[in-house]
Amino acid sequence: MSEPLAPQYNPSSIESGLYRWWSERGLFSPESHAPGSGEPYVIMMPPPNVTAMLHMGHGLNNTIQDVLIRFERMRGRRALWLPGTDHAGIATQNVVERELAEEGLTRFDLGRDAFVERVWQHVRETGPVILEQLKTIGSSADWSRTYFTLDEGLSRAVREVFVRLYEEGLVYRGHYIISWCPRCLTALSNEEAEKAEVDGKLWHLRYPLADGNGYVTVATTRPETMLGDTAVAVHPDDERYRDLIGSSVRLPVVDRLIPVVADPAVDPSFGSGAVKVTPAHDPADFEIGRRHELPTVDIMTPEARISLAAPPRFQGLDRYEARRRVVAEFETLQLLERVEDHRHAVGHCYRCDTVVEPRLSDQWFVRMEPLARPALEAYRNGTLQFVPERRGDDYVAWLEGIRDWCISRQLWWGHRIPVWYCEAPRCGQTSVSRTDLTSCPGCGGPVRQDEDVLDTWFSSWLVPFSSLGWPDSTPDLSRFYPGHTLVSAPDIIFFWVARMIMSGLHVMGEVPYTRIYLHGVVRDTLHRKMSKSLGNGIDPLEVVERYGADALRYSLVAGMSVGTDVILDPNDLETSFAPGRNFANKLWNAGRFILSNLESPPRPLAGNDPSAVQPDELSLADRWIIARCDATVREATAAYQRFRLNDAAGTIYHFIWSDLADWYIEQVKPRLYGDVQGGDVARAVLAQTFDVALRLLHPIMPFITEALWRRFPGRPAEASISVAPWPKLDARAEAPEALRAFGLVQELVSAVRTIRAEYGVSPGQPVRAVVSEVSPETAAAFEQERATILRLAKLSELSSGETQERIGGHAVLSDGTAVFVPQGEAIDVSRECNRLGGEVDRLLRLVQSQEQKLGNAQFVSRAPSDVVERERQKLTTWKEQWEVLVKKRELLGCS
RNA sequence: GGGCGAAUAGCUCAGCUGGUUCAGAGCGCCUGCCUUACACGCAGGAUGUCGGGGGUUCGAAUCCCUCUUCGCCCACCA
Repeated sequence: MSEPLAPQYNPSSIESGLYRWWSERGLFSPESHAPGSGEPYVIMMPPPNVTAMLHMGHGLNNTIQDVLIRFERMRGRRALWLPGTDHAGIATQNVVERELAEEGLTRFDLGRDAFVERVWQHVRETGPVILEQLKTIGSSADWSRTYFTLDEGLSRAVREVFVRLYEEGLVYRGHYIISWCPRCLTALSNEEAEKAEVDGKLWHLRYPLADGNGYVTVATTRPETMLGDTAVAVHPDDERYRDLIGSSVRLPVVDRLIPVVADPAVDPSFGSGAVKVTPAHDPADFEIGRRHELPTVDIMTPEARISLAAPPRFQGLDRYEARRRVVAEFETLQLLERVEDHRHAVGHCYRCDTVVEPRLSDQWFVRMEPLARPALEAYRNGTLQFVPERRGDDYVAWLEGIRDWCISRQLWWGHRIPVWYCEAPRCGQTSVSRTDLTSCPGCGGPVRQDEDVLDTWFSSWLVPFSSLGWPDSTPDLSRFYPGHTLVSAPDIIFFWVARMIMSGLHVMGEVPYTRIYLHGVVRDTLHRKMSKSLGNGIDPLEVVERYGADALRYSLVAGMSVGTDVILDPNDLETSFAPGRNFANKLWNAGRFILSNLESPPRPLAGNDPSAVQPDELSLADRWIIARCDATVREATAAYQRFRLNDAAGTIYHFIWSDLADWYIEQVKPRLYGDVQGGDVARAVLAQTFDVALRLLHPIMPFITEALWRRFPGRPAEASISVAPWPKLDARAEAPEALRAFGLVQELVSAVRTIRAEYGVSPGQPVRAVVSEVSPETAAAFEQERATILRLAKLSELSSGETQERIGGHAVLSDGTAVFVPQGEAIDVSRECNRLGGEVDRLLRLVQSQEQKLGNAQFVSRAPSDVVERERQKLTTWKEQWEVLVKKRELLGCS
């Protein structure tokens, strides 16, 4: 710890070492510090996919969680941030299938067991990668509790919940139209079929009436489905078609007679008012088909090629090729009435973006309405709070319109559905079981397990309790359920967040968390979501390498306000991340300066210790920085609590850079160098305020704050800032006075500096300053900080009162104090007159508008009296300032 | 089609309960400085019809209406 600190902060030289030190000491475990004390505070990390590589979305999401968990940990809560990885059924299976494809193999070549083994092999390699990456950005999760959604324990939870829901009648097997991905060859839930607007066409097709008297026109966006049409439907009240109801039309191309049925689901105002009915390929048509007992003709294979149910010349064609051929035949038959452009929403597989195909099949579903009701109630009665609030609207809308959840997937990678079918011919019993079955519980005959696996989200929706040991009653479960805050990107509200609430309420009887913080999405400067396919991503690890993890975190946090997106420029890392790096460097150097002046522990700033600094030893500057520090504690703490992390970052940044570094450190230098008295007091104040600043900043920039904090003299070697107590408020009675008084000192110094710059006085050249119209309080402040003023404004002399000199720079401070910096004959008087003239005009305008306002009887009578009083004060101040400058102009002889 | 949000300096964004933060910050830009913590720095400076229009109010960047433009979510008008 005693080696000298380099003048330039080098994050890579300290970050990994500090992280290792934290982990070795187990600081991220809720058991690690102050055992038994503090209420628990629990965040469930959204488990990244096992195959994932860290991207900015992870970076943002995990930085926010880490800030919150570190904040609460320092505030004395028993903080548990529980990490895990998700087996990510479709995604992971796709990755391994792609690997196989490169070897010229498919999963079917390997067979189920060998394929699953192959996926495990892959997952064992890639699984730890993302977690290691999360560590490099400083994530203080409790890695000793890391779970995997396919772990034995979590699998048991999955099975228990499936069986329970089945027993409660909430899990059922059904024959319905579901969204099917023809590339992944599996069913998808409604949420997994993402609607995207596409420019399509609307084909108007003529179906000839069976009696030869004309035709009826139907419109479709998917003409190929006509191969499976089994009816034409019209609205029962539609006059145009009344006579056709009950008759038949001849389905062209297929040459089949199909009935015209009347169904209220048809909208008579759309298109021709007649609609083709394809029960096997459209959910609405399926319902119509049901009501009219229409046959279903499934014309598509799982790969979305035309099946044997269609005429031979179409069989085996891809759906889009079949579409072209069907349209061509209609054209040839002169039955294609017209084609129009039609923009509409089409479902796309959320994993591979393939257009999904509505498909009729047997799947397992969860009945959602009974689960949604309590979840809705928990929001309405205020138990759940969304940040930002408006996200609650989405939640409500989704729950209110909830549809049953298709949970079976035709995949091999995942939790096998715990259902066995008896193969005995006369039994055929379906058994749902917590334990694997080898024979039929009904007849003892042979059984066959359902081939399908469960939706990945069926395991992740249980994580808030399954990761804590449920269904066993473990100490962790009783201690850490329910949790507190859930931090998520908005895109998984329905996949994950809302479903966890439902499972938590249903299984545990309590919501898994009460605050849901939904942050924004990381986008590029064109506001496009960062993605691999667009190639507009920024690699967080590259940022860590070049700027440090703290700079990455700072930029993400500071660039984001509650619920808004984070815009980063992939082509210009400097603009986004240099501020964080610069700030880290500033902090590092302030730390270097302060620590180098603290060879031994400083005197305590307060308390009963006889060596403690007494109040009357504090200078105005000391009292000022202590007051500023206190305000910063107050503001930063409030900001963290309100999830306003950018405010917290900004407040602390300003305190460290503008107050502590720019003013206090500069003020304190002569005292430290022994030129004036009070060095030990300055050291005490520096140590105290810097320590507080480091602790306030630690949640956002954990590495550099730890590195500096550990180096304080007298700090025990094992102490870590990550479990240091959060700074307490320490309000001093004189705070407002100190803020005002030192503020005027700052104004005076700035005024002189401005005049110096205005007149090109070289930096080394001392000048004199004369102040007049000084109130006794201001004079006292200037007197107390005379040395500071002389030094920082580079004055050879500061006097007050009138002077014979007239030529020079003039200014007026906010309290009306006049400042004069004599410039001899060298300067251009007309220029100064001009400058002052501008100021005088500005003030005059202010005064006039203010007089008007106060002259307004309405204002005086209607505005609250304190506001009126404040406005009067303003007028007085501006008038004073104006008068001072007018007098100056007269003295200068301005025209 | 339904719902929600945003528009403030060249860029990215603060501005929370209408009035002492009221027009701000950072980056960028201009000027001068290698001042013994830091040039990833110091000091000083310029830049705005607060998207347009209307309204409420003593008072509007802030509340209401409307228009424009851009997002996001939801949706079985085939």
